[in-house]
Amino acid sequence: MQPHPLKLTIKLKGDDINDSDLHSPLNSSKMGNNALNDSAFTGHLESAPQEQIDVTSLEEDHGMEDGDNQYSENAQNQLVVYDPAANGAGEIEAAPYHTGHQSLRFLRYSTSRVLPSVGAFTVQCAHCFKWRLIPTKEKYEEIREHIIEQPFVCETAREWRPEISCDDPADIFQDGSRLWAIDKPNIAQPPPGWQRLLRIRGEGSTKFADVYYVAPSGKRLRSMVEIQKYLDDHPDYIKEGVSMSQFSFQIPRPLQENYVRKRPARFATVHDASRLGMPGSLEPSEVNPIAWAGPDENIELQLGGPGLSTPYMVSPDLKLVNQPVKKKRTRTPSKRRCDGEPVCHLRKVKVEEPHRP
DNA sequence: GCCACCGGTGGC
DNA sequence: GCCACCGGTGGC
Repeated sequence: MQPHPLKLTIKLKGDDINDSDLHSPLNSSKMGNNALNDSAFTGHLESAPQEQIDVTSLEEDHGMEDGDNQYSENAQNQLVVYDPAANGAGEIEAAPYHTGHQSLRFLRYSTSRVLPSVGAFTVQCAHCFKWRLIPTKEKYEEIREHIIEQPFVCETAREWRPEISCDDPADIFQDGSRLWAIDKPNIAQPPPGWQRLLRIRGEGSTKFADVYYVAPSGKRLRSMVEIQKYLDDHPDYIKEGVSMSQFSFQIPRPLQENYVRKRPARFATVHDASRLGMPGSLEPSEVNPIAWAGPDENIELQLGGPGLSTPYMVSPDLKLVNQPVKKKRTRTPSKRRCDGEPVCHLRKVKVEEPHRP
């Protein structure tokens, strides 16, 4: 039995995606790789007025049929992530996966680079395997928290769609116009007043996404270490019942394998092998210098092929999203951490969002 | 390969 | 000056 994957979908500039997208592995065998028998979900954003538009466009533009669900035979949770700059204003309005303040900033960020954002949350029915859009992030988190013990079924959606049943067509299909990512099941809902933020990184990054927690005070926390320290420093939260078990920094995994750049082999590994006299080990000088010196540029060349002929995995919109990101940073070597010394600090982040009772 | 963590820079 | 984002390390 595989671990319990949940899926996310990321739509990056769907209007630029060409017909080859329809041959994406997303449509075929990959869907069967996640062997689970519970339900899955998809999340939609906090406001979802464009839901019908999305679904319609998916069905009309790509001609997806219910038969595609056969590939999603296992219970999964999914989020759909959109490129906010590539979609209409309505979708941008609908895209505040984060707080309003943050999403606005997010959108403003887009002149030089546009990051994908979570466009929708979806969950798969454990009975009919159709994907159902979840109206809010909060509802999605609620379902995700107990997805293993309480599989999602279409009838669950009657809470917000009273007539829904397995007889209705799926809300969304896993086609090539979106990136889908596998979310993790049974992640606790954030404590009241806290926000769990998922930030999708640009394609070609070494990591797919980051999770942050925003405390009611507005402080943004990036790791369990920071959470622990914050709670230690603010014992009132503990008194209110906040505990470490309510936090998880697990991130979804992109279904598109090449979305995340592979990390080159580490020098220490080769070096150690060589030092230990292991047969077949390489001297550093024998290693492809591409892997050492400039992973960014060289891999970018491989990813950044010509636009329309580019296969789905490296569709032109992804290039658009990521090329600016690839800009080499000029760091002062002396300032870089290179001695392995442990480092730890908390950042102060101002968030203007008012508390939610 | 994946995960956890966090330093540091570019952009605001 | 701040901080969101990405890069990269170490551990497993």
